[in-house]
Amino acid sequence: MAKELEFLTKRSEDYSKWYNELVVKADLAEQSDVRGCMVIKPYGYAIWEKMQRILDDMFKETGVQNAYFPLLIPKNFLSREAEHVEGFAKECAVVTHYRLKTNETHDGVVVDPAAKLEEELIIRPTSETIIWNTFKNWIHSYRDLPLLINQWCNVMRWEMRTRLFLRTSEFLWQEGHTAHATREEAETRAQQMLKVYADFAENYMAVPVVQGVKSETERFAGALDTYTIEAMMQDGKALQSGTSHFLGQNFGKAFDVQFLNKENKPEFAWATSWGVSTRLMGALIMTHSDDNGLVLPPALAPTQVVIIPIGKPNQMPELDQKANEIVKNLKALSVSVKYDNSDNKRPGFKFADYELKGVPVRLVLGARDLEQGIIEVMRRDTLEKENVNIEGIEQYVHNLLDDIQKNIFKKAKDYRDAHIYECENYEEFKERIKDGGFFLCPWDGTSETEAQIKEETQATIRCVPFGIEQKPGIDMVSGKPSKARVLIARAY
RNA sequence: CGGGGUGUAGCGCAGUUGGUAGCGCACCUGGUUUGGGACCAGGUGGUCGCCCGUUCGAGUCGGGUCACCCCGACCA
Repeated sequence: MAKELEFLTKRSEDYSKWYNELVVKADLAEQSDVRGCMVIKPYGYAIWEKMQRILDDMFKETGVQNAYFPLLIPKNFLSREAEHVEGFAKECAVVTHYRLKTNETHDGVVVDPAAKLEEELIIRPTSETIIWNTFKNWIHSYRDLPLLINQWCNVMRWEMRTRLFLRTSEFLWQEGHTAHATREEAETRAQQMLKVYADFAENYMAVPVVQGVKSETERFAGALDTYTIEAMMQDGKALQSGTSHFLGQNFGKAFDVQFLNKENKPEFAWATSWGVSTRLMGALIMTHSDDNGLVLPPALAPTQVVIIPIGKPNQMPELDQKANEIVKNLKALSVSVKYDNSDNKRPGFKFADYELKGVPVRLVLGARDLEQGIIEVMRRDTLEKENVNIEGIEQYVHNLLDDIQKNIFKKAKDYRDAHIYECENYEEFKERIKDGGFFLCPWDGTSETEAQIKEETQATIRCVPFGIEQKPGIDMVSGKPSKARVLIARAY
């Protein structure tokens, strides 16, 4: 094995180092020279674009429209909602000047002190405030509601420690913001969008998720309820992969967004917001990858099939012709396929490289095989190879892609389910949490026990999960009665 | 902001008691190769993070400074 790729067998020793190197080696992204920021490379961006397109269609099916709001937020907007400002103040980048000038020695620039802004502008950490300030002008009557808006954009949060895709100072995301006439409608919408995220995660990313609601301390700043999808990475840690918030009338009141209802009485609008980010890329990588590199679900792979010819130069024209035929037929079945007949890389290099990049299916067309009418098919998820008749290979591959999509989801789900434990004894919990995994434990509902667990084990309450049997019990920390069991894990 | 560590070629690193900078990968040229990360030959590329000091002489010693990384606190 080539020296520079030895790291790929070291996953268990240092998962986070392995993750970082994989992201770079697979050509997804790299650290920027700018502090805490990330350069998303073409291959990584192609995957993100595919995610965007699918999510965007899913949003639109629920009536959501896209729009765009400014990057810069006047400082006073952020201070209108007390909890919101409390939550974000610590990590905001601030624009204080609007001009530079050349320095005295004329070999550089300095900030022009004369160009100080009267009111500083904040680079958006999230857009609730500027959007609700705009909604004030858009909403006058119950007939204007519901207002369902989404924007694809970047946001900036000045994080202390960053990690490619999982936490960067600037990240790309989508943030949906909706306004409703009633509490019920807003709550329903918040839950509806969580379902959309869960659907996307499981059916496209092949990442199984636990849906649930956050505890009070883990709630989004300014929300009454925060819903979440939690995925389990291969090291047993949790990754919050999407959130949807029911914001009550907090922003309606803070930005004075009132409408006249059917009885001609003024009411404050009810709000939701919901978002997923490039962090999903991290979830994708850490859920499926193996020691050979990335494993991509066919639904999101920019290239689903790669065809590699093997033959002497004089055999290439014949191989090219056959391969191009297969390419054409696969494209007719809406399969994205790449024929790599470049002669500056040897086949072995190509095999390893496309495996590293997670291409779901590899076809090897050899001169020897062509004579016998067969072709080698390798599936990335299991690395199994088999020889298949060239006749009808297109349909075979098409079916195989479906099979891979289902298989990697099942594999991830089996892994996760095997690492969800029920636990009612705190001493046992403290011991077992060290090895990762999700723990279902009774909780008395107080933030005191929550804080104690975090302090003593670095694990947090990820959510009160939906769809599990809830029964009364005894809190494992405090010994007080518990009404519901919660999901506890260490998290990214 | 605490506790560690690192700055030498695009990347990863070596550099002895101070003597004028090297290795692997990558890259370029030519040739031979091509069924699991090819080989041979030749070649390009560095004000050793920055500043000051000691010295005939500093990558190496001393002082300062900056940047980055890892472990915590904060977080999608």
